[in-house]
Order: sequence, then structure tokens, then C-alpha cells
Amino acid sequence: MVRKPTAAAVAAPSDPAPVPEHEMVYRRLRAQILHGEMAPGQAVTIQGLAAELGAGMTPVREAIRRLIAESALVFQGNRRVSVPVLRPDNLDELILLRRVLDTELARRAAGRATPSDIDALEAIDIALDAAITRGDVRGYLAENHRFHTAIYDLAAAPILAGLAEGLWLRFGPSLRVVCGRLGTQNLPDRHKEAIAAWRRCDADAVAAAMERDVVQGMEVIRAVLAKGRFD
Amino acid sequence: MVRKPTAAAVAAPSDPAPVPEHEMVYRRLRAQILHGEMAPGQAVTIQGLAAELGAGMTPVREAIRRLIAESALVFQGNRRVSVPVLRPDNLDELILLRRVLDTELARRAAGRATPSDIDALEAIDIALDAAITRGDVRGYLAENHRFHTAIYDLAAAPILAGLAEGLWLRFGPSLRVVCGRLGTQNLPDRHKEAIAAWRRCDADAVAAAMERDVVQGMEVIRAVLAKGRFD
DNA sequence: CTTCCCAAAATTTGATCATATTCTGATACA
DNA sequence: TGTATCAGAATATGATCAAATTTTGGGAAG
Repeated sequence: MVRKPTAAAVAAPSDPAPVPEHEMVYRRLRAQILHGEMAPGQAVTIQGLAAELGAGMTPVREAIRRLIAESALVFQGNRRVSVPVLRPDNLDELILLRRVLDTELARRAAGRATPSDIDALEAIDIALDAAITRGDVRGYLAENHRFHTAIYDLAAAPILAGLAEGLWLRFGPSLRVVCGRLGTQNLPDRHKEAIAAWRRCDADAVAAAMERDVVQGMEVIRAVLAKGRFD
Repeated sequence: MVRKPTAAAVAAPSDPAPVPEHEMVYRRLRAQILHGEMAPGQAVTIQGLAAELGAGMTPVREAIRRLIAESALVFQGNRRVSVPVLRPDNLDELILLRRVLDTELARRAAGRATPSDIDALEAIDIALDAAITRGDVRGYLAENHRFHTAIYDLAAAPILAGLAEGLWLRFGPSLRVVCGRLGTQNLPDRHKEAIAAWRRCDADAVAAAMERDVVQGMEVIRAVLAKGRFD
């Protein structure tokens, strides 16, 4: 019954391909979208990506399908695929969803976080501040995402966390545009309020702080989106 | 070299491939999962499905990838794929999500539905009642899903609707198990309350009725899930 | 003599690639 | 302006390789 994977678990020092190539391509493309390295509206071709990433067509194809299913890419009816352009009415829905999901996840995380978990969150927030004062857009986006993802992981609610994580893919491309216009100085950051509330074990205050953080962040996107038409 | 551009253009009476094959396979598998034709925990193999559906490996492969991305199927670490088994803690999250999404979508739909839209909803509900009294499980599942989907479409909120629709894939396989144990008689149906409220243009009452409908339906699943262990 | 367990062959299944076919969009020509 | 042709890209097939599970056979212990 109980099987002992004799050699597979020991994992030889030279691991040639523990994760398949379509998974690697997926993660890479996902990271690019998340960090705003692909412009909204940009066309995506299988053969182009295959050549660019030095991968075969089949793995690239599967990665693209997966990203389309997550709405990180859009299939344009004919056989074209592109990075989606965020519209103001879409943003309204995203704000509503993040208000619900991020606050619920933060509330659950508040009931489960150990002091060392909170220390880890604070460490991420410090790195985030450093990126802001450094004017490092890429670093800000990465640390901010890491902060929220850490909360998702603490909540022990895989379905909610998966949906919340999926939302980031939708506004990722636009985030880069926003930061490119505003710089990192004027970005809101309610993380310190949340951390303080966490230390007090005040779940309601944590949720409230996260809601403010999310709404303010999304409103910044909305403001830039409404002002500049980048088609 | 020698091309036959005419063959496709003449378009025989039976349209051979207006939609690509991977899309056909996807829709078919999705429908099977949604209608509970695949048992929770059942293994899914590419080659098995390819043989069963008379399709090539590549289209089946892409359809499975897509369904995995929607969490309609699960990738089990090694390279095996199976229909997910719903656990009670997952159900808690699904109930929370459906309460939020279905009520919000119903509220938005309430502000936009025309009288003929409401008539269409009522027609679906009548067909649903007929399926219940007939004891037709398959028909009940189909009409119930159609009812809620029609509301999603009316709400004009594509992101919310997409997420709500995606949730159905998660409890679809279990729904069939539930109906197999209970029959169709004891299933709750708050649709008539909702339709009456719709006619009064009372958005709050519509949302409240939908919330009761959703919660009662999901609680039925929870009760059966907690009672019978079907592994 | 039977039973259990471990190891290695055999089968099944997934991953990747090269190739052929079909479709879309655009350009050139009338 | 409208039509025909062409290049480019996506879809689909089958073959090939790699990995994992299952089966099978032999030996040791009871």
C-alpha cells in the first residue's frame, strides 16, 4: 500500500528537468505580465514567444492557453492573442472584488498569524519602503505583490487566495503604466496601520486598513486610466 | 503547392470546423463536469479522452490545461490529472463567494432587466419546476444553472460573471452526487421570490432572495458531503 | 508449502518536437 | 474600389522520448 519512492525523493544533485517546460514558460510569462513588462494591447504570438524564449511551440502554446483561461491574456475571436486593456468599468468590478477578497483574507490571516509571521510581513514592508525612496518601480511592484501574497498564504483559504491572486494579473500591465507616470512617491501604503493592528490582534482594524490600502491603490489606477488614453 | 482553397469555401451543409477542435473538446468536458457526469476523484488521461472523444492528443491536452487553470480539474503533482474532490472547508469558501457574487450580480441585474428579460427568467423557472416534479435530475441541474447564468448575463459585469460561472465547475461534480442521494424533491428553490421582487423593481429583495437560494442550495451539498464519505 | 516483500521488466501515460494543413490579414493589381 | 493572390501564423497530427505506475518473478522468512 504505502509506497516508498526510492530514488525520486532523494533528488540527485543534477536535476535536469524537475518542472516541465510548459510550466517554466507559464511562470515566466505570468511574471512578465504581473510586473507590467508587457504593455496593455500588445500582441502575443506563439511563434514569436517560442523564438524569444528559446522554447518549442507546444509548451508556449499551453502556457498561453492557461493564461487565457485566467484572463491574463485575451483571445480576440480570430486567432489573435493579446495583453488585455483595462477599461474603467472593468476597474469598478476589480475594486469591488479586491475589497471583498483582500479584506476577508486579511481577517482570516489575522486570526492565524504568529508573531514571526507578522515580523516577516514587516520585513517585506521595510523592503517596500526602501524601493519607494530609491525610486525603484520594479522593486516596488515586486515587494507590494509579495506583501499581499504573504497575507493570502497566511489565510489558509486556497480558493479565496487563488481568486485574489488571479486579479493581480488583470491590472498588472496597467500598474506599470501608472508607476511610469506617477513615479513611486505618491503611492499609498496603509501597510503600517495593518501591521500595528495585527500586533494588537485586532482583526477588524486589520481588515479596515487593508480595505483602505486596496481602494486607494486601485483608485490611483483609475485616475491615471481616466486621464491618459494609451491605445 | 497545389492548394484547394475551394474546399472550405464551398462549406458543405455540415459545417466541419467553424470553431477549433480544442474549443469543442473544452466545451464538451466543461459540460460533463458541470452536469456531474464525471465523478469526484475520477482520473482523467489525455490519451483516454482522445480515444473516447475521437480527437487528437493536442486538442485534448489544451482543453485539460484550460480546465486545470479554472480549477475544474486538478493536477496531482506527478503528472496525473483528476476531477477534484470537494472538502468541507472548500465548501465554506465557496458559500462565502457565492453569497457575495450571486447577490451582487442579482442586484445589478435587477437594475437592468426589462420585463421581457424577467419573463425569460420565469420561463426557465417553470421548466425547472417541471424537471423537479418529473424527478429529472439532469434536467434540474441544467435548468438551475441556466437560471443563474441568465442573471449573470443580465448584470453586464463580465469579470464578476466569469468568476461566478467558474465556481459552478467546482461543485458541479458533487451536485450530481447530492441529487443522486436526495432526489429532486427536497431541493430549495427561492426563484419565485426573486422573480416577484424583480417585477417590483426591488433590488434589495432580489438580492436577499438570491442569497437565501444560494445558501440553502450550498448547505444541502454540505449536509450530504458531511454525511456520506464517497472516496 | 505458503506468504510477503523487494527489485526489475513491461506497460501505460505524459511531454516535446517536426511537419502538414487551414485560416486570417494584407497587398498588389485591375 | 473591389477582387485575387500571397505571406505569415495558428491548428492539428503523428512520432518519439521520458517518466511513472503496475505487474511480475524470485527469494527469504514463517
